[in-house]
Amino acid sequence: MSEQNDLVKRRFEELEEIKAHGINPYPHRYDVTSDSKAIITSFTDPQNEEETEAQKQVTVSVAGRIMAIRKMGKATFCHIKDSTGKIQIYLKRDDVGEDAYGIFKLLDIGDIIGVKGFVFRTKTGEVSIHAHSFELLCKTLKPLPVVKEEITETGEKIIHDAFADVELRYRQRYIDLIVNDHVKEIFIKRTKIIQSIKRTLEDQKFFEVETPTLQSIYGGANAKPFVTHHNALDIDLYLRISNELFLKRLVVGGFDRVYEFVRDFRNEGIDRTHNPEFTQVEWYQAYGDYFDSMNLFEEVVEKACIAVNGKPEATYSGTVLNFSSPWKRVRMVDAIKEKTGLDVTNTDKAALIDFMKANNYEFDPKIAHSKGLLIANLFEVACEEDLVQPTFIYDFPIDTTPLCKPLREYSMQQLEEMKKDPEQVIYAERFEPYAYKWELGNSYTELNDPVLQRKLLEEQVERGRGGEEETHPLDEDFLNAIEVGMPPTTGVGLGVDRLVMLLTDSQSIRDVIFFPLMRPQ
RNA sequence: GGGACCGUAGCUCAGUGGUAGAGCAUCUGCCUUUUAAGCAGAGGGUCGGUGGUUCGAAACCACCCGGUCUCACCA
Repeated sequence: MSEQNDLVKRRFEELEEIKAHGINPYPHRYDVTSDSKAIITSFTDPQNEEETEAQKQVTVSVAGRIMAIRKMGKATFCHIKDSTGKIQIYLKRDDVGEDAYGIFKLLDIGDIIGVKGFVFRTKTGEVSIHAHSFELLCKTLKPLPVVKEEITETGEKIIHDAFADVELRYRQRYIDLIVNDHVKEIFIKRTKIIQSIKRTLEDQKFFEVETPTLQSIYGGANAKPFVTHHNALDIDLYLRISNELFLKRLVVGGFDRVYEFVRDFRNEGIDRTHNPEFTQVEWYQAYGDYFDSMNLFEEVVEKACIAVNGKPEATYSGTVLNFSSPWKRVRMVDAIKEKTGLDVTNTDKAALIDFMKANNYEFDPKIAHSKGLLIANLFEVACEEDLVQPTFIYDFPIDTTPLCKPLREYSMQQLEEMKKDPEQVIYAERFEPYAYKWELGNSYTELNDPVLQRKLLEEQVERGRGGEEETHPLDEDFLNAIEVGMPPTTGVGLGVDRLVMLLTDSQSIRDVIFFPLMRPQ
């Protein structure tokens, strides 16, 4: 049960005292007629006695949480906070009555009250409410961290004793939100970003859908899943690592433009940019290719940035990122050539490995069988760190994904010959958008050739049996859908949490997720 | 999983071997336009946990718990 320190004990005593006065400390409702922001922005100073008197006749009713109390004998100032901001309340014994004033003395920082009164400006210049009456709406039992704000003569706001313990902030986010204004701002921006993305997609006639979180076969990405169990069916199920294969089924079913915001779950490490559950938006557009997706991706992000920052620029860790379209577009092999000087298109695999070893570009020996994977690896270790301004990297080796179409420039015969030669790298119409060195998403001209699709997925399963981790089991029903026929299609996945981080200058993914995963205490 | 660092009052933090401190918050008194309100006084701690070293541990050592950063992992 709750620990009984002196502060809590005292509040229980106050609670009993309030009840003893016949007051319900937890009433059912309260009529709110205004809010702190509206009151402060709409206030105009009276020009004469008449106007002053007239203002006193107008009663407002507000409600909020007490954030500061300054008792001065028979009068008290306090600040209450509502969802729009803070406003000062001026409360005199002679106005509210001796009994009520006595009750007010039993209130604490954190308690929620309703106040009725008129608006005025104090001697020191703050627009405030002169209370006729107040009503206790919730007596609180736990003390709130005391955070004090000082406004300097230059108008700067200094926060004293900020509630800063990161662990406590994440574990008790409700307290974080109450006392740290900037935290609430970030989450308001998060929602605005999501709304903006939806608006951009809806304007382009994309249709919002919902697909399963619980899946009997996981796929669409390369990641370790969370496993759970369904009792009635007595089967193991997986929490989705991606919704890609289901959205494609819907395109097969005739939904030409679909999108879904989903929580994906990946059973992997936790760090500054990874949480086990995270949010992605994926959209699929029939009859388009990956260039269409680049265009739309730029538009989606630029508009989201404007929605929260008022301009297509965001400052992250002191670096100004310009999301104005068009973004830079660079082929992966060109990015490698520019950075390392190596033209991988006329380098054989052995020479590539030598080059990487000679230049200390690390790679996992398990990928050494594939020239394509080596190239993708070289790109990651050599080039990613330079991708600060928004950039599309495109044309990935096909070995990096089984779900993407090869480049259109290959003839069918050429492709057949290339497949036989391990020195030949087939490139696929895949791109990844980068900003501040992070992958912001992933996109393909989707593979809709059922024969090649089956072959690539079967190869992946084979590699899985060969010990390569994190490949997924063969999804026969998905292959069936592709055999039923999917129109030419392009699809995009966008990492919402990382985008929110970039647009709100947040240093950890935990700062943009209300309740990040923490080890239970 | 490796490495570095952190855990002291409700909150923010000082305290490096001699028995626990400050500011805010809380409580009492004064104060009817204050705003980090002020003035005077008071209470509040198993110093993350367990073991060890020592005459003596918040401090030193070991292990454990929780966290932060970082590396590894991560399409």
